[in-house]
Amino acid sequence: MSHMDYGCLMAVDRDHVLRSAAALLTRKSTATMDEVAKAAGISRATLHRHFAGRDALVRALEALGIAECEAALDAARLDDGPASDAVRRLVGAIEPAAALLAFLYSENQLFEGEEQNAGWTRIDDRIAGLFRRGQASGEFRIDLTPAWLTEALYGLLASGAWAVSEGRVASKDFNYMIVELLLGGALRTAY
Amino acid sequence: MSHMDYGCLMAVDRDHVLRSAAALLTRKSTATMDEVAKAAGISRATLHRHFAGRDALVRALEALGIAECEAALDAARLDDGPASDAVRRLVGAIEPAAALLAFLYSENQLFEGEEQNAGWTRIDDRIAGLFRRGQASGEFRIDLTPAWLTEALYGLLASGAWAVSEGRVASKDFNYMIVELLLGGALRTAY
DNA sequence: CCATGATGAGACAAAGATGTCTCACATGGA
DNA sequence: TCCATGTGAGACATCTTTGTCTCATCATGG
Repeated sequence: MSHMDYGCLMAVDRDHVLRSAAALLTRKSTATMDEVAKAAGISRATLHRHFAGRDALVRALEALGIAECEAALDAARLDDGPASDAVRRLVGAIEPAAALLAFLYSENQLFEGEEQNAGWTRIDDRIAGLFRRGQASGEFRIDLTPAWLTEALYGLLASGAWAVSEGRVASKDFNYMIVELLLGGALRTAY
Repeated sequence: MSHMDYGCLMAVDRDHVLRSAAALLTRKSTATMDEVAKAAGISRATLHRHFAGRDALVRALEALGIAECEAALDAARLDDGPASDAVRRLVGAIEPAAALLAFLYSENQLFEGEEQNAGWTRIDDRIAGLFRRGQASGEFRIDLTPAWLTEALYGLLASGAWAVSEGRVASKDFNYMIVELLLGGALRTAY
């Protein structure tokens, strides 16, 4: 049936286009629709057939980022075991999406008044909940608010993604650097 | 002499325009020249008389950011006393410029191939040098590279500035939150 | 009072991006 | 083979932003 082919084809292509766009916009957030199309190996006309406009594309990327974040949160099993281990699992699970997250994170800064996607609120809550759990169990210090720890995690993920993309940090160290700084800080502690 | 008046007037206005532009672009990085002009309380024509174009404006903002960073670095006396105290002084001194830094930090991400202003390299080196000093003195752990600690400091400053501007973190906590997370991390350590 | 110079308002063209449209082509199934 | 459908190429108008220009106004100092 043509309808089935249509559905499958669109789905596959849409995902491919989306990931190409993410890869490009991550590096050059002001890229043109034409550049996005070329990066995906399609024409601008076809790009417009998949996404009504630039806004629709960015919103689709946001939905993708949210979905990947939720998947990472699920995979990290935030409620299991020590909170610090959950943080390690979370950073590991979220690493593949870090560049996309960095793009969306800085993109969100310029939606001044606009209401942000409710998906982010949910994600924020889950991450903040993890830090709160760690505080309640005595693992984490209580003088740093869960909201700030969440924000700091986003900032470190973005910094890490950028540092890796510019060669200032080795890709293989991404996980370690972020987790160790977030959990342990720069100070050398006496064991 | 008209030349003296001209010079003084231009200098004063230029600084005022620059700071208005920084305040606006910090919140809305895609603001129009017209919006920048209105924010500064001048007309677009006058804005163009001060800065040849948008590029010139951004480059002037970059120069301002670099100058404020260098001033903060000087004021923090990075070579005096324990490195951790120097970090505290640095964050305190750089706080007023944090929002501008956040704007320039994310702005720099989209100059893909372009060579970045040499001033940043110098600043990076001074900050990395501070972390290196802390490592040499045994204060800081040596498994986190100075380059990463520098990058992380930028990321936390940006996150902190954004979190404050969106009301997620109280302005008075900015300094404490950043310094404590950067130095001590989230883990509760036994004293 | 007058002249100089900065300013604001607005017109104007140029450039870039976007969204829409048409048409030719190719591929894959009936 | 024939038809349908997705695609690429490109034309096209539109919109936004930008940079430049002119002209009237206003303030300041001589």
